[in-house]
Amino acid sequence: MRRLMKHSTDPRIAMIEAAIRNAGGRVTASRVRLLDLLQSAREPLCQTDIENLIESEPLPAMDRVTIYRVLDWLTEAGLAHKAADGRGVFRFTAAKPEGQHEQHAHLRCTGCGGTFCLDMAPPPRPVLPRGFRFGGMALDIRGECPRCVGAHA
Amino acid sequence: MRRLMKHSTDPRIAMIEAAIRNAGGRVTASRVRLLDLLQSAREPLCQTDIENLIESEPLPAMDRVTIYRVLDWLTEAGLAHKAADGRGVFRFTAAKPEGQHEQHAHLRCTGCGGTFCLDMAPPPRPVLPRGFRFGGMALDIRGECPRCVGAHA
DNA sequence: TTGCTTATGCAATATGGTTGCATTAAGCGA
DNA sequence: TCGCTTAATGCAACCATATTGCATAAGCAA
Repeated sequence: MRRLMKHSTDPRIAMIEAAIRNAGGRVTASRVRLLDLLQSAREPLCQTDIENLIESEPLPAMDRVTIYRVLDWLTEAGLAHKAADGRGVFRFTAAKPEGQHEQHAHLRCTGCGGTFCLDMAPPPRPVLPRGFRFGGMALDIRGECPRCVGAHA
Repeated sequence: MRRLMKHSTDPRIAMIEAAIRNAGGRVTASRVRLLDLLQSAREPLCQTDIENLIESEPLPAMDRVTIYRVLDWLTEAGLAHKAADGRGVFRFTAAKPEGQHEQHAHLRCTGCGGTFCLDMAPPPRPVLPRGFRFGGMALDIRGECPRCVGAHA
């Protein structure tokens, strides 16, 4: 008997499946799992973070390359965002449902490398020189988190 | 006969030498050369860019690792800034003389990967949550440059 | 000029990102 | 439900960039 990838009963997962299908891709366990992971994450995750998380789960393992390609696909499909952090590694975040262009600021701690999301009014959309097309923006703020400030006090 | 590293007569180079000495480091040909290079550059350079530039000059070659370490030292000493670009590679810029925190915006083209400096009023300095220390900020804007916009029209 | 200490070159390694190819499975139509 | 087509996955390389260890060379203070 062959098992077919059918719709989940969990509404949260069903949403994810719909999003993937809607993006024109096949609904696979890997994609659902990773998008779910990204949506549940509190902060942007890099591939290594994700590998570790996957490995720590009781579910079947996933190959490095598969994770890489799924992340790539999610990004391409607009379901996730990919951006290099201050350390030069790519971090991924789940895309917000709609419109909400990720116009919020991140503070990156120069001490521990951690990323913190700030609640602040997004800067106004810039006026670009003629010919340029706007794609999105991110305000990157450097500084130190309370823990690191305290560490070398 | 041993040659001593003496002061340059070129005022530009003399300034660089002074800055290095002032930062508590030894004045070496490598450091002077790289800082000079960064100061003359119109845009942030990555290590590979720098290696190529160095190689194309008639002056003696420099080892990759030396370049790496000099850049590292310049950054540490506050004479240069290091930041990861959208592709995840580190790019270096000469630090501005004083105070002028690099509060200007960059547009990174998602097509060709090029970086363009924008002339726009820097966003106001953010109010950070209690305990955080502000270190600097950069507004990163994504989009496409005229050439790339035209390419897939 | 000497000698202590820092900086450099060379070799090697680590880490993250990427591609090619054979195999597996999603999902469509019968 | 079955078979088929095509997309997705796993595995094994490979590449680029970043980084470290150690012996040698060079800055510069005495």
